[in-house]
Amino acid sequence: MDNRTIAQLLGETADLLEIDNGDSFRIRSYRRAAEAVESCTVQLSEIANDPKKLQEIPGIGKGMAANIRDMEATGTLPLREELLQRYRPSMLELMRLPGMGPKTVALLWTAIQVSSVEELEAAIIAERLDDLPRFGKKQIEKLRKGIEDYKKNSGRFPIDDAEMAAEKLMAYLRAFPGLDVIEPAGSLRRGRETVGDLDILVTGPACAEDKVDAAVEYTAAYPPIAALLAKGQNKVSFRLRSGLQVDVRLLPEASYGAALQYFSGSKMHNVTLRQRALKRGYTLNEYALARMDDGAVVASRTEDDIYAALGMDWIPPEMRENNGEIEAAEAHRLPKLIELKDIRGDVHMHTTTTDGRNTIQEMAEAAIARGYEYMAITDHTKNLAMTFGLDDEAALEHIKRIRDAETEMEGRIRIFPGIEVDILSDGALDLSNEVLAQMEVVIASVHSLFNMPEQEMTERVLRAIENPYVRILGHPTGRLLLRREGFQINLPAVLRRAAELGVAVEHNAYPDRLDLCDRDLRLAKEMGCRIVINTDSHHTSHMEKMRYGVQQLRRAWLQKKDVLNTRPAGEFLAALRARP
DNA sequence: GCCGTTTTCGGCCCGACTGTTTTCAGTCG
Repeated sequence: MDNRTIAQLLGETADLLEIDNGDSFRIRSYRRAAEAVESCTVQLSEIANDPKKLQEIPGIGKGMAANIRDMEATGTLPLREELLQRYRPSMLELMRLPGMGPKTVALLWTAIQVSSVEELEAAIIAERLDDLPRFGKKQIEKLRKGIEDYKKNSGRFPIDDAEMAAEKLMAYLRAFPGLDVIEPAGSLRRGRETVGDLDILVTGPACAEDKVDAAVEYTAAYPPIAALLAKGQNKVSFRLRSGLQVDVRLLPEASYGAALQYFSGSKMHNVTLRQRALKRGYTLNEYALARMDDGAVVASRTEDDIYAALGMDWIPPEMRENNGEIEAAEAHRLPKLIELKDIRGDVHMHTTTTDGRNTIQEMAEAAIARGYEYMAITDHTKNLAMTFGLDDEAALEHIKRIRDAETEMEGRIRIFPGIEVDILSDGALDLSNEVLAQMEVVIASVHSLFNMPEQEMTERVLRAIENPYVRILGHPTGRLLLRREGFQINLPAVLRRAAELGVAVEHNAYPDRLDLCDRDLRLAKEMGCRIVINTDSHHTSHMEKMRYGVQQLRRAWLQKKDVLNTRPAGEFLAALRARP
């Protein structure tokens, strides 16, 4: 059983306990355990029978260790099964509706035996809700709309979509006089690869208590709003036509730092931080860090002030997941995370020779504009026929074009000849070793492998990286291909072998999909893999997206030294060639 | 159910918004 499934079962048990009106602290424990498991890089299935190891994970105690063992052994959890005798699995889905929490789900079940979204919809139409306590006209209408929305869209949005929506909204807000600081908080600021909803923080003179109403009205009048969800003194919530939910908070200037800290999250980071505050005799909220006894404000202007008052270094938003960053910040031992400016080259690019949209020269100019010292042109091979991929002969001609282009650049940038070679369905590569030997950067990619059982897929990839000319494993999770059914790979096994062979794994910051999530990257680092970050650019504008990929590296606590293409050109090539 | 310079018991984060319950419970982040 994989960690994700274990986390899901624990989370569902927490939901069921809530419906059952269980002990709130016990519920919290289950949630905390679910989150701990979700972000854990160790495969729990491997240590399920080692309670001592399990209990080393924060949030996992004696009881949870036993639960995890049971889940591995039986595929489920005794407590969950017991609760499902009394309740229905469909209630978990019902809880996903906006405004629908455990109390309401329990009420619907005991009063009128409604346990699913479908049944609720039918009950609304049949007007069976009207006599229930707390169900007025507005509440019922809200549920009806909630069901409609739920059917249309559920799930999270890729970070670049969310950011585009955020930028449009922020431009609108900037036009209102007196809104000086407008910034995204929440998971967008933390750089999660997907964003559930958008948190926009606004402050300035127009947010003063006696003036804020006008700014609130202006925000609520944002034209793309599809549905206004809430409008209060300092918060406007709405849903955009795309389905993305947005919360705009208008807050007093004096508490800007406290608000930014508070709304950046993550939730678990904040909970732990507030516990730390309490121990020191402080209370922390979105307005200030204040003394418990007399309420005197200790810090509120900047995030720096707040962390410092709690005896910590400022923590980069990407790290705020309650994964040990608080302890590290207290010990003044936070790692210095990699930054965008550390990246010296992008070594995965396509050109008009295959399916790119720009020439080698245009890509080179764009790379120079980004401050890169080197790049590699890595067009496709013939197996990808629709991309006009290269065969042996064409690949050799392309090398010459790349060399010529480098000469044309007159030393302004190094351009390495490379190739993104396809792994064929039997695990062989579709270019001869004689030609591969002439390439500086050989990326073996999984384009053609899909609709294959996990075991087989994994074997093909393992065979491909045994080829001594392969330097980089491209698209290691095949996420670009997830739209196709059935791309499943045993990532730990592949990463382990890549580390042994000295084959680097590539993290692509591709415009609409990031190849490796933070957890994958942590796993790669722990296994000793060498990591390269690229953009797989088919167009000069794609290179702009590198920062999303860097954010994932930061979320995985990676430093400059952990990523190969932070090194100067010569060192980078030497490192790529080196085999352990 | 977890956790411990409050360590094996007794705690466990905080406030805003909504709807409808004239004083607050439920939900959300």
